[in-house]
Amino acid sequence: MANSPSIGRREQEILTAIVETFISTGEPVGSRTLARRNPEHLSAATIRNVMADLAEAGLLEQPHTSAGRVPSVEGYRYYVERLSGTVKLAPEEEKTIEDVFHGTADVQDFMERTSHVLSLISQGVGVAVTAGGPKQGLDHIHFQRLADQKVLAVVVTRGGLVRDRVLRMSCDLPQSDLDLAARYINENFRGWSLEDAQRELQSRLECERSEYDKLMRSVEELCRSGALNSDADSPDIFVEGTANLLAREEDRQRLRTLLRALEEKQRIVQLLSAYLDTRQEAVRVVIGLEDAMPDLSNFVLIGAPARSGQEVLGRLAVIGPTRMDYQHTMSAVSYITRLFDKLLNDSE
Amino acid sequence: MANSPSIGRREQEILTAIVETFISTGEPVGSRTLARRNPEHLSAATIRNVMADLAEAGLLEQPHTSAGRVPSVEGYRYYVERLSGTVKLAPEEEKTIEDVFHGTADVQDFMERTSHVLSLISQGVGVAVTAGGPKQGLDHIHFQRLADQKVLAVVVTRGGLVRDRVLRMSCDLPQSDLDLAARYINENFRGWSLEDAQRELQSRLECERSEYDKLMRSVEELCRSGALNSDADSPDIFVEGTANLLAREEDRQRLRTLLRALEEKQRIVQLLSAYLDTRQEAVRVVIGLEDAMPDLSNFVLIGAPARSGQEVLGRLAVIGPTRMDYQHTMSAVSYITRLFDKLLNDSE
DNA sequence: TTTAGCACTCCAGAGTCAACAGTGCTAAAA
DNA sequence: TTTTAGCACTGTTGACTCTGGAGTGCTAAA
Repeated sequence: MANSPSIGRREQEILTAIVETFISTGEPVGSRTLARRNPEHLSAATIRNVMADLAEAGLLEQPHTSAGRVPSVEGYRYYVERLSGTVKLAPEEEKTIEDVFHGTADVQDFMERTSHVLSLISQGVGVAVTAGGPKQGLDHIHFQRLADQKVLAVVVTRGGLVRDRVLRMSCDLPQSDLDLAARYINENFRGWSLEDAQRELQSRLECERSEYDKLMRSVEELCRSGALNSDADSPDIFVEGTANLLAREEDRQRLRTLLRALEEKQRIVQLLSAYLDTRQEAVRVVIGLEDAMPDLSNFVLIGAPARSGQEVLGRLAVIGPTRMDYQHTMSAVSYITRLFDKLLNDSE
Repeated sequence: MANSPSIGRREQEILTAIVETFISTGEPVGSRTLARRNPEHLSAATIRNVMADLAEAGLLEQPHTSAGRVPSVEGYRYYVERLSGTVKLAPEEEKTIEDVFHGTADVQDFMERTSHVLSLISQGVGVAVTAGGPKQGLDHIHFQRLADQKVLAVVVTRGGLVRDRVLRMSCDLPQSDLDLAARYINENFRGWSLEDAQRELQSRLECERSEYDKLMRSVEELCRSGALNSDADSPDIFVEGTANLLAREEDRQRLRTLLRALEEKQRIVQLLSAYLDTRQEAVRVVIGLEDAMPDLSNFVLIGAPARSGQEVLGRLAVIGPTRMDYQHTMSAVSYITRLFDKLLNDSE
């Protein structure tokens, strides 16, 4: 803020104290209350003066004249900024989390457990998505004939994501043709992104249209039925902990819009990719989601991308009310991302 | 109820009227209000008498002395029972539903859309699960080596359910061995239930322990890693429409327990299989879930199994407050089950 | 058997009031 | 110059009261 110069050490401490008491009690906090539980013994009057300054700087708000102060959105931001250095978790909690992830075999599984853990240890909703999307590198594909004109396509990406999809074909192909087609794709496009593979395949098919052989016809048919599609609906999305929202006293209407938003999987993906982009390393805290989603103002996102080496394989976050334990949630998110990296490097 | 003999035609009509006005208004309904909107012109006094009878029979309740009447759980049951004959849906609504299911390729997909549709057209939560479980008949299995000691197993059941799972092996097998193992299992156990297949395999392995060849060793290793396991966590579970719950005025605490229950996927499966058993044909309405889940008393389940021919491939239901549009929801559930049967028979 | 009338009950909302927590300001103390 | 004590002022909250209205149950008449 422009007024930040006026914020000295004492102001910071008082702001922190206010935010923390407000988070734990939920009531506007007054100078007297603060004076009582304050380490340095400042009188209520002094605190009042500081509070007036902070309010003027836009970091605090006052519900009405004779009430205590409540942190403003800016106030939360300032608080969190000052916090972000200190990140650690109680060892026994680290242990608990680690136990939950014991035996995790693949990314989907990991993400599912992530949303669960996050919902347990935070006051918000645990959200986790796999990266999905057309940018994924192809590891390998397999086709299996299920019934007349129905084929199961199983696509495995480099990152270890598995996606299966039942294709409805316009003609019936025997298993032997499917195997050949799969082999062709695997041999030629291993490591390509799904997007590129599909495009290249398309153009090859067009070029050589004259000299079609049976193999290429199968491949074309499979592509047309969407074997390589990995469009919008494809990422896996895990949401858990919606019940947490009802614990706190909150506006019903707002909770409802949040719940509704969480049910539109599209929007979750948007939200997470909007705020947790690829380059960013650490845990990110976004206070007030109104930029990306106007109806989710006054909610908070604490999240990070899950990467194995350089590649982003998913994103995880907690979405909750402004009144939540930032410190703790940030630590947990951070710890889980580290765990992710570790578990996935161990096993590949 | 024991008192049913005292319930004549007029009583029934008045009960129905009370239930319906209460569902739409949410307020206890009094004799005067009812008298005004009643087709046959009965006076408030007459209605009062009938209401007293119904209350005595346990079908109505009175929040307090000078308030109107509210249907009791028994009252709802009676109301629904009388209703169950008439089931039809507006043609344009049938159309809408059908559109949503357009292009559905597999059971999982169908169930996902089901939960979505149900959440849209009801005032409750749309829930759908695939049948899963160890009883499923095996159609075919495929193994794919992913990395050192990591194998992807894809299992397709008779009903068209696809389940993939990454196995962590204790030794590394080349793809060729995996293919042989898959072929062995497919040739020997096609049509068997997963449970039986696993058991039989187990015993064969034990018998012939002496004359182990490479093939059987692979098979054993795969089985041990859980290739055929299809235990508790395996069914797919789709829940949507939790936001609907917040629309109605309801006790926060109760909503919370419901939300929490819906997040424990175990319990959803239990709930649905408890009430929607295999033999039962039609839509089932359970008013008051307290038998199976004490904490979900006062909620209602309206659901049905989804079958293709004789086999049950999934279950679908709406879970919501007692105050909901029974008629409509029942029709929708019924329509979707018919659609399921149709779509899945078309395509196999 | 149905209806009109009446006394009675209880709730919901409006209004009043006092206690209370908190503020801002001023003047004194450090 | 900074901190603190004191004091007047303000808005909220909960308790209390009161009143109108909706609804009931009962009785007596149609």
